[in-house]
Amino acid sequence: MAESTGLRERKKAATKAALSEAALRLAIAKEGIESVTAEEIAAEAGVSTRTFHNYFPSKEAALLYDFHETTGRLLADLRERARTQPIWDAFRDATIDMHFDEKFDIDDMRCREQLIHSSPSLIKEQSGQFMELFAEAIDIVAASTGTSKDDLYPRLLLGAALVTMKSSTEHWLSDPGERTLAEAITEAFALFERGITQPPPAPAT
Amino acid sequence: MAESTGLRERKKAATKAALSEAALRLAIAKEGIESVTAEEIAAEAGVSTRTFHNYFPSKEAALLYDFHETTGRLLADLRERARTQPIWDAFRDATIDMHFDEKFDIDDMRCREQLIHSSPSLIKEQSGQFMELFAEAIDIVAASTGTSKDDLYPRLLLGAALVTMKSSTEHWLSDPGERTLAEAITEAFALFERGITQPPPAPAT
DNA sequence: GCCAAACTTGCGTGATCTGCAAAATTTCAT
DNA sequence: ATGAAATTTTGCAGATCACGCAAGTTTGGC
Repeated sequence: MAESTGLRERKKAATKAALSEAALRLAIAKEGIESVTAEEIAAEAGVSTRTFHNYFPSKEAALLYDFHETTGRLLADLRERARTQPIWDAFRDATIDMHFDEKFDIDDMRCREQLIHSSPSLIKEQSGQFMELFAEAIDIVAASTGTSKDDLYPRLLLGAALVTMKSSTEHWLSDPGERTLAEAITEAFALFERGITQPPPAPAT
Repeated sequence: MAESTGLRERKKAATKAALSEAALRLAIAKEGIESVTAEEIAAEAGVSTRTFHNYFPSKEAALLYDFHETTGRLLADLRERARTQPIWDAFRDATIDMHFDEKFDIDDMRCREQLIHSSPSLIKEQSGQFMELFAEAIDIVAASTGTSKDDLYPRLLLGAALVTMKSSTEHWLSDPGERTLAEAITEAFALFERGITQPPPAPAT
């Protein structure tokens, strides 16, 4: 079983989560990841500085751990869905099925979002992770649309999908309003189906 | 005059360019920016290490100097065009008018492209610069479409435009084929006008 | 209980990036 | 041309980062 195979696995996972949480907690407390050191994060989680770097290459990566995990699962889900669905629908449904809103604490995510958007190093780390996702997903998209990964079309389609994923989630997070996250995602993906360039959006948002 | 106002200005610009070129040359020679140090770049350009860091915060930024300059000019151009054109057309035309193909050496750009795509730190730096561009352009897009910068629509539109800009240029660079860069850009922007999600591209690429 | 495998830790190293103040250079007014 | 003012270059020191290495510690299977 890949599940709780042993004490060892569980301990490692716990340490990794503890480090990530410690990073977030300290970054919030000090109002910015730049004023937090790897040493502090390690201390907060009760391990040595060296061990911190065994788990994460940087404090930025530690803070974005959940995000990275989630996109990893998204990718696996997408691979499955692409076998039976048009790729655009697969992307939309996979994005909805991540259930960001249920899986994570909304306030934590808001804090994280704010930290990211006010830190160049976190912006770089996050967009770097998106590019990684792009590189991993391009084969799926190319195969699904019957094109080559070197063609223009799959790149544009995938780029649009990733932008939609990121924007809709961020938008919903900044103002949940009346809608559920799933509705916001659905609306965002629909905007591309009607042609993003032509009409201004019907009412307002 | 902002033009050649004095010896001082020109010397600074020359130093900056020399540092950027030195970074590219060394990165090509050593097959990767990671095996080049800031110290080496400074030496190659004939200044001290400290001076290098007066001009660029990192070797990655030095290597991407041209790119950063170009997007800066694009932004100014876009601001102008948005006054008289629909934003999507403004983006397309501004992208074409950057004249990447005339302004820079094709082989240099290919090398740079390859260096970027095989270096995590360069990918992060570049995508970070794109996010910076996003932040600076979102107001223009929102104003131009009569929406708020917090709405979903301008973010998706801008994201699509940036993806198109990046993808079309990269795609043309990797295989100039029969087309000009302007034609490749035009084709890419047109794909969104027809609705990127629905039809596979007509023939192949 | 014991051993091999895996994990943690401390140490050392090379590199990054920044602040600060002294030295060198350029500009400008006279 | 000359000297004062402004600006740039430079060296140095310091904080941090990120990683290799080797010794110590813990875990899991038998």
